[in-house]
Amino acid sequence: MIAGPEAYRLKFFLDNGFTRKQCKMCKRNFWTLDPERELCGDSPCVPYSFINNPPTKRSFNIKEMREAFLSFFEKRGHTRVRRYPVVARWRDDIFLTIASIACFQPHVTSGEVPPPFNPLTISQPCIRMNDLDNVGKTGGRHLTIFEMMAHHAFSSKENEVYWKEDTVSYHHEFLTKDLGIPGDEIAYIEHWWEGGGDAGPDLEGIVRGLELSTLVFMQYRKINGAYRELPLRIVDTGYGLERFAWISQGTPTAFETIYGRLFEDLLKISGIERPDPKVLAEATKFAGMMNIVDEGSIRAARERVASTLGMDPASLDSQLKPFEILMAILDHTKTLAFMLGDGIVPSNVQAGYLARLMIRRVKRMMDYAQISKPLSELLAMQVSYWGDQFPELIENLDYIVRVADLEVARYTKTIDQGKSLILRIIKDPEIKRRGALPLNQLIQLYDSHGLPPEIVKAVSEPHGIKVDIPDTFDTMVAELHSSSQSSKKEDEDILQDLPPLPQTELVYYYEPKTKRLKAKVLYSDRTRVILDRTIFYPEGGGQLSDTGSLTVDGRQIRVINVQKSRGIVVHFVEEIAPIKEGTYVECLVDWERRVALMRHHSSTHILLGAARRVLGEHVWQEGAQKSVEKSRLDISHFEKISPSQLREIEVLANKVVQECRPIRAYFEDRNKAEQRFGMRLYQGGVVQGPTIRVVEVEDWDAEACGGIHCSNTGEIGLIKIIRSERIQDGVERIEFVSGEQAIRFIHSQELTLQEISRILNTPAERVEKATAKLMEEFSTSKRQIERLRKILAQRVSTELSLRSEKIGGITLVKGTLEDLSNEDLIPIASQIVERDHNALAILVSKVDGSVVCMAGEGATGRGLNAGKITEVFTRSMGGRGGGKSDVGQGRVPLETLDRFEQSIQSIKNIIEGLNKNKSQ
RNA sequence: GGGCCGGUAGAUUAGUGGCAGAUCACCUGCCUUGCACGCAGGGGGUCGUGGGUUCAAGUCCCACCCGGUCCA
Repeated sequence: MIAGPEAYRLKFFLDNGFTRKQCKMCKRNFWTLDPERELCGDSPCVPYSFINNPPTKRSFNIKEMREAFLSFFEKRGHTRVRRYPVVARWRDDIFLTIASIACFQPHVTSGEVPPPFNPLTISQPCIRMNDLDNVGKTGGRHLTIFEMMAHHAFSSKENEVYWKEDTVSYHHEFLTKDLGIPGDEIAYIEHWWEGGGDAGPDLEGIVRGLELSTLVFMQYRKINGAYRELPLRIVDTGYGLERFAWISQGTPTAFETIYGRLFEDLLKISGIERPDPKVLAEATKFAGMMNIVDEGSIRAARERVASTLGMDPASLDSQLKPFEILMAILDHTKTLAFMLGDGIVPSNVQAGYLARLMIRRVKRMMDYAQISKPLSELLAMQVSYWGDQFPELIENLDYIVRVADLEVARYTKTIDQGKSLILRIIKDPEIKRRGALPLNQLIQLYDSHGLPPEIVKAVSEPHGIKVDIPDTFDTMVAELHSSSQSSKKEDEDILQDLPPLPQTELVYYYEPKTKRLKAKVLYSDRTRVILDRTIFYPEGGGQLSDTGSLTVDGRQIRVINVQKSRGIVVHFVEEIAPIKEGTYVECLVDWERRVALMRHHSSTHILLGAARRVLGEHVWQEGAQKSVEKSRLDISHFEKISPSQLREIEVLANKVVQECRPIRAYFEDRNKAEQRFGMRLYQGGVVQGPTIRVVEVEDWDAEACGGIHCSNTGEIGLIKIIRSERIQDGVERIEFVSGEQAIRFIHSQELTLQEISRILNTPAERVEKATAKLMEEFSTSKRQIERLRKILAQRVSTELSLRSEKIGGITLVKGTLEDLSNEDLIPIASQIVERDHNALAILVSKVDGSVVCMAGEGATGRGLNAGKITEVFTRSMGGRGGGKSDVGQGRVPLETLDRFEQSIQSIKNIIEGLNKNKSQ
């Protein structure tokens, strides 16, 4: 959809002498004060003209520009809002905050929740990974992390705040009055915006070739290709802070403006030389004109710059390339400082994976630029550079440094191991013969072992193995994964075939201690009962449902499961004859179960608070499950929780239990709760609605949670951690038990110990020592046995050899052995054939009937096959066996041992047959 | 959330269902007054765990544990 021209024909434009024009190059329509203007003013139609020539009345650094913007809007009735984290934990559709409006999606933009202030202004750090490859190559047009300054207004029919006119008027006033940009230099391009399912017309503010801002008027929701009016009309603006500061300074690239002294420091550290500013300025101008950034367009731009400057393209490239890498490093390290600073734990899934991707990418770049300083040090430099504007980064510096070091170590290890893997693979004779690495190997090395093809190439080619990297490599990897896509289970609708019913009154929320309740039946079939109100807690938030009974006319019906959907609670019961509507029943909750569940649930909150205090602020709940017997809490953390940390968490949690802190559960306005407790509220995941239920353990933890809790931590009694495990990279699981279950657990531990102590015949306190000694003895005994076996083998083999029989050139050594089993026979047979290469040894154990047959080199040389012989022999004894030419093993039933000599005779026949064939 | 790869001696690892090996490190002796490369000998393994198939499993099947890695 494209809006008609009336969508952009603003009174503001008409009153102030703007005219609407169409760009001669790109054919887009735009509004301008300059009647002579023919081009829209955006690149690539027009090259950058602000470099060394800023249009503003003075230069602003990042901090000054941000302040100028926010205070401008503050003075005009907007409330300044603190920035949100760069990790979008309140969203389940995106991992990172990609725009200022993302902070208010989906609840505010859908109209469900009012905005915290209206109108508001914010400068929101945003991270976008989609332009990664372009960062550094376009002089600063592409950044992974940037701040989106914005003013937002949310208007509804009842509450009109402001719309297009005021938005553009504010924009124009800010640019012209506060920044001093001449009005006739600002162009407004008409454009249509769509994002995240929302859509609307927008105007792009362009100055001297640079798009500075986007003024979006969100008013449609796109559903199945059709546009429907949104309940709200939302002013969604985005002013690129970095671009504003850049244009005001007119530096050759945006990076000088953004990073100031940090830029100089990194130049020094890397020893990379700054290209001639003229060259740089020229390169940036042309980079700005590239529509699509790829190898081809970069090369073309380079060639043009080179010819403009009268330079050789190759030397221009060698001057610019390291510098571009440096700029990308600046960008990526800032991104990482924010990602880690906001508590992302690197991992192999979700947002954590993006952090890992960044770390590995920037590490490769640092290697290229030969920066020997650790990554963590560059991050620390970023933190100190941005610290005055983002003090929370300084607070989390320890974590940032620690995790960066850890991740780099992991990466280095992966690469090192990978290199030796490559060397092993290319030793393969088939690959050696072809002199090239097959493509599937290359893909597998990347997919399974994380080895980028460039590294494979660099390692293989010195060994004469060619590696072809196809252009479509990334696509091929992607295809590997596309085959089996998500198999999301559709939730069954528990309300299927039901008549429309009112929402159930949730009595358990305000009377959590009520065990009995009279309620009216609104609906019933053979397995489902719906009441007007209930004290049964339905499954949700990781807490299992209550069970219990419903009593009707003295008849008790078991409630086996309770679920909630669209505000209606469904009691699943053992099959019954449906109860008549309007009948009153008495609900009775299985109280023991409920108490166990409550204790476990409250414990989860307490443990989370304890884990956060022991391990750090990056700890978030990744999942939880509370059952009657035990519970588990999954938290984000970057390494295995050590036993001592685990104990510390346990001690701290139990301290909270002993302190008998009140646990309060209450409904609260979403914005108020967020202001009071921050994003920490959303531990359990995305929560819907304008009011949320807050569960607060006094001065310890507060979470948005729908579960039922103890009213006091003391009711839990005891929290005992059972174990912890790593369920995936970056996520640790803590299993624990509370209350009665905790006592039971300790009892069972005790019983185990008592049992061990009984078996070892040692007092419990000395079990440790006794076990260690036992293991020691076990180990020496094993060695002893091996030694004795050798001696035994020596003796027995000699003995048996004395009774050997010569058949042709073969020495047949046979025997049934008492008290010896398979493991003993092997060395004996081995001895025999070692001593006499023409020997064939057949040994049978009288203990377990196992058969070992070995043939010496000479014997096999004559065509004797120990495996075959074993097969024949064991078969004739009624057993089974087989093997290779030099060794065979098998087993025969003990009852048939008296047929031994008989069976040996058939072996003799084979040997003789062999000789006959030979002599013929 | 969906895949893929791997787990064998302290480290790096080989191993067709049939006697668990190599290299480095370690120990002892010799040689050489020593500088990753001298020689000989030696110690060190619950083959991740638990089931199953089999006369026989490091090897095949299943489940679990641990590690790595890619994608969304």
